[in-house]
Amino acid sequence: MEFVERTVHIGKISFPYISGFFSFREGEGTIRAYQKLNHKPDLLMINACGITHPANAGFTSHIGVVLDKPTIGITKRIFCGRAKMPQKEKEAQPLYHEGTQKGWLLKVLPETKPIVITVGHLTSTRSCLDITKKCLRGNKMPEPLRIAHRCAGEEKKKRGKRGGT
DNA sequence: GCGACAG
DNA sequence: ATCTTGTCGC
Repeated sequence: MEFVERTVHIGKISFPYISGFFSFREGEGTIRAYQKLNHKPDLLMINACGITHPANAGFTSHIGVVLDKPTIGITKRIFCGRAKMPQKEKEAQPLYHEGTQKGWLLKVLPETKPIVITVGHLTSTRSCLDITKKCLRGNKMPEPLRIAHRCAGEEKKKRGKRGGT
């Protein structure tokens, strides 16, 4: 895995942040940034939940359907579902929602809270965990999200106080 | 009724 | 997300 390309979309937000309705706020900007890519990825890793959602389709699932691409959702805390708390480093516990497993809680680092891995679109619980593990590079968050988050921060700094990430 | 609530 | 003191590891 190596960095290939990054694109940025700057625009006015047209919908407030409402838990459960993330797509309305972040959808357009995400799609536009995606459209600017010269090299389309095989899979998208997104900082939002997938099927562990009240409607069984969070932002990560939504983007996957719109772009017809596999997606994996990574969040810092559980939105929907329940799981045992993994204790040991690299330990993963299944995340259940409405009776079935829809993701994982992965203890990436020994002294930080586990990350939440949620199935997005065209991926399985198994592939979500495998792929996420392969994207770890010694930090809590998988490398694609770390880079994207840092990129957003730099862009924001460059342009002054505006928008969210 | 109260608290919690992806980013 | 944003704000923010002190602490810890590389």
